[in-house]
Amino acid sequence: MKHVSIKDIARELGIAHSTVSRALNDKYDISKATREKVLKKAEEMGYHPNPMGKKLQQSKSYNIGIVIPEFRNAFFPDVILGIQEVLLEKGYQVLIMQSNENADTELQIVQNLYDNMVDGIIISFTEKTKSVKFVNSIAKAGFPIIQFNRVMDSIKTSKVVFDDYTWAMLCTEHLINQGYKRILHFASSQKISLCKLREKGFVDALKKHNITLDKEQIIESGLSIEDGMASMEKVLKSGIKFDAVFGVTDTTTIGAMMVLKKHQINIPNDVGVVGFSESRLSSVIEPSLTTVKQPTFEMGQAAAKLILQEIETEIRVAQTITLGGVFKVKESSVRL
Amino acid sequence: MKHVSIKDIARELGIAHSTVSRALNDKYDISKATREKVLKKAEEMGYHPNPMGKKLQQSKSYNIGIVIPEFRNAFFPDVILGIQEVLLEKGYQVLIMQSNENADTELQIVQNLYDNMVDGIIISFTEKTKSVKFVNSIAKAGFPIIQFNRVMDSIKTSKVVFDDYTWAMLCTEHLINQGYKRILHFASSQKISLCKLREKGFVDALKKHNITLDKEQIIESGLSIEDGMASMEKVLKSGIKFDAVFGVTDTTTIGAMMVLKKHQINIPNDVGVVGFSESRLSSVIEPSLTTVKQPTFEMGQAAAKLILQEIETEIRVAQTITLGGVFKVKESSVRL
DNA sequence: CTGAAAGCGCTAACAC
DNA sequence: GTGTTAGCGCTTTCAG
Repeated sequence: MKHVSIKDIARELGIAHSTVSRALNDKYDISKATREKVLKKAEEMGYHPNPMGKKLQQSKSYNIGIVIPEFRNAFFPDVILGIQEVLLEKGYQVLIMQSNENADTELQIVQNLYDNMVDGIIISFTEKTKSVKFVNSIAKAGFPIIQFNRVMDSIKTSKVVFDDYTWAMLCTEHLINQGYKRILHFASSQKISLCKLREKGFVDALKKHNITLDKEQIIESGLSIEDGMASMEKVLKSGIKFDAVFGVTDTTTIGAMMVLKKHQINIPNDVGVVGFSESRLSSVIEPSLTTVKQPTFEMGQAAAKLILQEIETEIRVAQTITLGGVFKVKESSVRL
Repeated sequence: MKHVSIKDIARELGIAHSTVSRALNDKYDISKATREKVLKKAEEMGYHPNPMGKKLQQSKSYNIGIVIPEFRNAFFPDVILGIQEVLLEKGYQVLIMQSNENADTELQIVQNLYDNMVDGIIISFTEKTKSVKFVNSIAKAGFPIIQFNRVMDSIKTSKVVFDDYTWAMLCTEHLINQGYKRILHFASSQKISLCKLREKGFVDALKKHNITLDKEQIIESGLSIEDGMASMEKVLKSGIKFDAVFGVTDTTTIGAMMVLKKHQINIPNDVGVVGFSESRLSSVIEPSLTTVKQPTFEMGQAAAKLILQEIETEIRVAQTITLGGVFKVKESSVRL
């Protein structure tokens, strides 16, 4: 039941194990004849390389850590699919860790991955992440880190992001064009550039159309359904006037919708709603939610390619790849 | 920028590296004095053990493979959370692979994990998995495999499952008690025992209440929203009479609901609906869906504990752990 | 073109 | 209680 090793093949063939190694790796310094012989024998004996040997020797783990805040929404799983598609192909394995939107857990995970000698880390930060000292220090030391989606401007690494500003503007303008007059924005942490950019897109869209904006129109909410619900309850209680909502993300927005529906406020006639970052919920909820579909899979692929590049070269250029999406007009934002 | 090794500490301290190893691992054959000295020095030098060394030495990867069909629904991610909670604690890392409901991919993944020398595999099978020869052979050879959720009776390993039969019966009886007369069951592959058991629960509940069952009441569907939609369209076209639906899983059921709604059929007044395996969609859809909440996290914990037990001992007993859930009555099954 | 030997970082068996 | 030595499986000089 023992795994057959390179030495077993060598013994069997009466040659040196280094020769076997060369043959298996198809190095130049090998005759066609012996190579064939070795390959055949390896096949015959059911040889499978023991990755641990190679890893130790090269002090490279062929493991990439992925750190995400959650994976209950389809967004991150979809990105991971893209990451894996690229990385598995190249012989890397992927360690998926989730911080559960907890900054301490996140730090712990990153340290743990680093200590376990992953070859690089692909990360999307928590809503609440504050200190990025550790990540910053290893990144500065040249350790391959790629940020995606929820990125930190204060960390200088390559990033893959969505063009949040432009598309948030588009969302807002869509509501304006549909005749909605007073639009609220359900925002989230300004630490995350994605949130900041979507808010800026919202603000600038209003500005562009010469619509005045009161402070109270921007609601500090969060990223979960529950956050959206709580915020909308507060808004209704406070008596703020509005006839449309643009939410920072689908979940927040759906939470808000659920509360509106509970209060018998008609969507889209009384209040128009637009979300961001298409989730499956957006087509199940009624009315279906106008939103922006992000290229999740492509985002993953891009991040994976970036990290491969960093691992395989010494180059650290901190480039940012910005992706666009698809605007999906559904029922929630078009008056009947 | 080199990582400090056990030898570096030894050199620094003028002792043997094996002594350092002993100290670090807190073995008995070590004096308190040297141990402290080593620990202090290690701390000081910023020593972090290189896992690769240990792994090679013990020819153990401390990696566990998890194979799941998909992770776009929250179900599997939740299970994984439970698995990780147990395994990370014990120093194992987890390789999450998804087969995308594709049997070939699944086989490839399992082989790849096996070749990469994971210490064990926790698996939930595809809807379409047919040949399980490979899994069967390694399991028989003593390689640690735990099946969960979608398990195969033909493979003799330990399993963690939900008590599908009992709870499916409960779901069906709930509909009967609500006065629904002709209940359809949207079923899926009989290869997966979970589907078979839910169907059996449905059948036996009717039997128990002396309700006749026509073949046409059991609809061969699938596990996705799209499957549910397609099947319901077919049902409506065929003119089969019914006033209730019990779906094998929430997604299938929600697909069916969406089609019913499209055809202006009122839920729950015209047709009562019950799903299975609570998803977040079930509370977002309108009317909210009566369903069974499964203990996903606990399922993961249980599977992880089982595999640890197999890895750390030579015992292979093929036990089955069966978990219960919570019945969630919502709007879809209670006439107004 | 091939073999011998060293070494990656660690643990463990065996001396002393 | 500590040091010496060997070896896990592999790649990579360095000779020849």
